[in-house]
Amino acid sequence: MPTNDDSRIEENPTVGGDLDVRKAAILNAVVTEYISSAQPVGSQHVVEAAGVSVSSATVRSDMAALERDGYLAQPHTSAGRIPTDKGYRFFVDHLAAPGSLDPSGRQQVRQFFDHAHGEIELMLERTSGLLADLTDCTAMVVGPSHESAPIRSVQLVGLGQRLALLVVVLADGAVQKQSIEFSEDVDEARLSDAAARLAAHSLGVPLAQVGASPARTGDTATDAVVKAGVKVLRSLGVSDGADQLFVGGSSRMAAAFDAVETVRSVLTILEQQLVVVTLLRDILDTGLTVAIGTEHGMEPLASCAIVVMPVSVDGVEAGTIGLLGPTRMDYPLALAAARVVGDRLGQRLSEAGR
Amino acid sequence: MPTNDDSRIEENPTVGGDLDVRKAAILNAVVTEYISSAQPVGSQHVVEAAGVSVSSATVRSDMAALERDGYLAQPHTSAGRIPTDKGYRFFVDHLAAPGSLDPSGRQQVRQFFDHAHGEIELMLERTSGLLADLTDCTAMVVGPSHESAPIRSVQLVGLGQRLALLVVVLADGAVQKQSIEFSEDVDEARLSDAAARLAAHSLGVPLAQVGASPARTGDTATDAVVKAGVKVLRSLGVSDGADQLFVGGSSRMAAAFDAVETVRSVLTILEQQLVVVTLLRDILDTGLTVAIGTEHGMEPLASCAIVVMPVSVDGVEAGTIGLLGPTRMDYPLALAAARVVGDRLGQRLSEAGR
DNA sequence: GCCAGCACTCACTAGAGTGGAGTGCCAACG
DNA sequence: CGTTGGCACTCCACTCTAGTGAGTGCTGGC
Repeated sequence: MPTNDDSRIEENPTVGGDLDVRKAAILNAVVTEYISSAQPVGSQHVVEAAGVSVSSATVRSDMAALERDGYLAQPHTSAGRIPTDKGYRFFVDHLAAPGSLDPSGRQQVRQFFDHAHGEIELMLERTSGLLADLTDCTAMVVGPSHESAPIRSVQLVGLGQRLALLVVVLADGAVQKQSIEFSEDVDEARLSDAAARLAAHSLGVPLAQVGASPARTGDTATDAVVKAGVKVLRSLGVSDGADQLFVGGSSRMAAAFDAVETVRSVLTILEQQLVVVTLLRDILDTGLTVAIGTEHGMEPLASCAIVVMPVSVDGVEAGTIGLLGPTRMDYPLALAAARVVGDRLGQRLSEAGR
Repeated sequence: MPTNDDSRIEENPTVGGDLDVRKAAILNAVVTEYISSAQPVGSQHVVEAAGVSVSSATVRSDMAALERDGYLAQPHTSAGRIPTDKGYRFFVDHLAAPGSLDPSGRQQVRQFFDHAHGEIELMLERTSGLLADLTDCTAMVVGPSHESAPIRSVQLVGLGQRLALLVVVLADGAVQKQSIEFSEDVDEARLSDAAARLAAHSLGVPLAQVGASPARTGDTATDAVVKAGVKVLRSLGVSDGADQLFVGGSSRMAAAFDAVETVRSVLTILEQQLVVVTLLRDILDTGLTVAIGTEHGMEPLASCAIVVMPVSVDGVEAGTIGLLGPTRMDYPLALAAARVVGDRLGQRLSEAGR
């Protein structure tokens, strides 16, 4: 009796090592159907929709098994099934066809990046709008961290007799600024002298690594200015971390849920920049691309799923794209959009930083 | 028979020239009650709540009159009355006691502005959060326009061989930047030479008034850089207008309405910066402080009211504060909060610009 | 292992009945 | 004449009662 791989696969073929092909197909049908209809899916619908050529009774017994194993759930007896988080998880891991943008979407992306130029923050902001349009989800774009970008220019611009603006340009094109108030008047000459010394002290070094003690000049007043400048530079290096978040299409959350309370709590989360940035980072750190339901430990987002995509510039991870939608979001579309936009954004940023 | 003013007032005293005192008191009671309960108000409640010492039957007949005159409306026969937009309008114009922040709110404002420092955008962003916290409304803060602020500094920082960043500092502390790509390599010396010429050409002049044709240098390559710089400067002057909008507490809109569709449409509006900024400007231009319901012609906001407050810096109007809530928002509180925060913000900005 | 058939469950809807908050009207009163 | 107590009426909100239908689980036969 020949025991080659083929025969063994035919004997008991599985998908993802867990479900036999029919169960997988049924799960697929339920998830797909539920994503598009938002209604519990009954066995009859599965028979009609999927490529399953068995009777509804058989589907029912399989669905019962899928429920036992935690892939499906019933809102109440005698209702259809809806996927559980585990069901969605299996779907994105093993079933979802690698989606792609429709031509009009691709067109939109192309146009967008052809016309993108100028200020980076503005571009990121608009990117979040683009993503929201493409996917009908709320989009989050985290700007590149400037942690490692060396300082290219330091300037002190006098705004008043005791007030100056410290302007720092980093190699990646980011500009940081902070006003400094001095305890006594400082004239232009002293400002530019101090700026030059600040530059000598910090040029070519990332903000976070600016040394605490600059060389003395001998002139007490100038030293004071330089000292204040260094202090501000170092403070910029610390606060810098997680600031740049752009959220687009938050109104889509209102369209996704019909419980106004859910909408409120999700919006509340979205207002907290730090929370969102940390959340996206955490998800990426656990090695996920999609976090479904409670997989991230954030209760108010229990009925949401998040798709994350790192944006890499010249091979280095430099930003993050996130898509937030209900757990019954269109995963293939969201993944495709995030990938395409992420890639193009990375290219764009790399051109700008060259 | 003596006919002095007193007697005439006693004969037919009115409020705002339109309603006799009792009707005004009843309207006041209905509005106040409805604002706090969100339920239609019946005649019995009015008798209990207001300082009206007449029977409910009398109140009823007055309410019927108020309805005839368009101040009140009935969701259906045999329900209590709710204020119409006209009713709210009369309330804010003639009835609302000039509200004030509670001590804890005042404390919050004081603390906030004592600790505010540094980057102006960050401060405005946080101000919107503060306002939202104080009023439970969605807050909009429009940053000062930089139209008239003269240029204090122009700098070109090289980021790559053909890429530079133009950084402009204005007298009010605003920083504008834009990357410029050259068609051929430009070395550092040429960049700083061009920057110096750009500065000579534009320093002390607002962005919008930068001349089109800088003086030639003789060096073609430098001229090209200067020309590109001037072009960018002038483009910054144009696009500059309406960019700086900060929206805080948009989740409060979800708490204010129970129809998810309303929430969605309001959020959609809030996502359009230009629309919001124009809206606030329009309201101010028509001389209003409060726009109720359809008074601004913006349909999706028909069930909202907007409180606007100009922020003036040294007597010049420099920004705008807006509060968005349901028409049954707490007007006295919103007005008080907007006024207090607007004043403090103005002071703060004026210190920074001195 | 698959499937037709059957009994059962349960959300959803419609209709009837009820309680209560609120109104409008009216006749009487100071 | 304005005010008031009384009264009939309205209509929402709630409950209760079927009735309906989509969907299930089970069973016995192929």
